[in-house]
Amino acid sequence: MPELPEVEHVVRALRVVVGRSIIAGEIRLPKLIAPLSVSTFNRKIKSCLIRGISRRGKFILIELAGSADVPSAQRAKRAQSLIIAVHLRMTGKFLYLNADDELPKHSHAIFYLDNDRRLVFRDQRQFGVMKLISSSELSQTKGISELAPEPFGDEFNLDYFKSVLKRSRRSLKTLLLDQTKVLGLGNIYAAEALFRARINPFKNASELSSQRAARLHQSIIEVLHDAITDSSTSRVDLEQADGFSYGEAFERFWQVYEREGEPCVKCGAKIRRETHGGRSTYWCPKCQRR
DNA sequence: ACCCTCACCTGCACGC
DNA sequence: TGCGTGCAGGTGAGGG
Repeated sequence: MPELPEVEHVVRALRVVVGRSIIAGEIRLPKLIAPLSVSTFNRKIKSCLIRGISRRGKFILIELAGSADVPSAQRAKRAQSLIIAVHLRMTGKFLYLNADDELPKHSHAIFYLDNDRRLVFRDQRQFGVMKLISSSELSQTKGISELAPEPFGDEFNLDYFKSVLKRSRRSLKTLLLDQTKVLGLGNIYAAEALFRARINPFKNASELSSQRAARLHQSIIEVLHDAITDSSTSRVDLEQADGFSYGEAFERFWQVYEREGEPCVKCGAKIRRETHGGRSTYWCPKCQRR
C-alpha cells in the first residue's frame, strides 16, 4: 500500500521491462481501464515498445512507442506515443512472471511480452487505476495535472510550502495528505514527518510558525528520501509471488505509525492514536504538543 | 476553497 | 468452527 517511496521502488524494479515489446494485452477487470473499452485499450498497446518507466507523484508511467518490427505501425504510433499511467492505490502490485508461472488471484491486467514473459498487474481491493493517454496530454490529465510539485524538485521549496500552509484552514495532517498541495506522503509518512518535526498533527496549517514550517518542510523531504535510499529496505522483487511486500520492507522505519501505546523512541511517552476522518493518526503527546 | 461522509473492494485479526 | 465487527498505507464524488 504504497506511498511515494514504495512507488519509486516499484518504478526502479519495473525497468527490467524497458526495451521489451508488448505482444498483446489482456484486461480481466474492465473498470481498471474505464472509461476506455477493453478492445480499444488492447488494440492501442498491441506491438508497442516499452521505452521507459517513470513516476509522477504516486503514478507509475509506462512509456510506450511504436514497435520497431512493425514499420507501418511505427509511423502511426510515433506520431503520438502513449503512456499507461498506473496508480496502485491500496493494494496494486506488479509481477513479472514466466510463461509457466501460475497466475495469482486478483490478476486484472496481463501484458504478454516478446521474451515469453508476462507483466501482470494484480490488485486485491480493485482500487487501482490504469489510464492510457497520449504523451502530449499527460499534463492535462485529470488526477495528474493537479498534482503538487515533486518533493525532491526545486519547485517544492520552503516558500512554496509556506504559501500552501498559509492558504489552508485545515489541520496539518489533512493538508499533508492532499496530493495537490504536498506530493508523496500517505498516512504513514505524514505521521512520520510530523513526528520528526516534533509538530502536532491536529494543528491548523495556517498557524504554523515560520521556524516550524521550515522544520516540517525538511522532515517531509527527509522521510521520503530516507525511505527510498535506505539500502536494507530497497529490495523490490517483481519475481516474488507478492511482487514485494511494502509493509514489511519499510516498517522498521516507523517511529509512531502503528505504535499506539508503545514508548516514544525519543522521550518514552506512550504513542497515541486517534481516528480522524476515518484515518488513524499516530503521534507522541509529549514530543508533539499542541 | 474547504469540510465531512461515503464509496470503491477484499481479506485479515479480533472477540464471542 | 463460524460469524459479526472493525480495520487497512488512497482517492474521488457529492452535499453542505
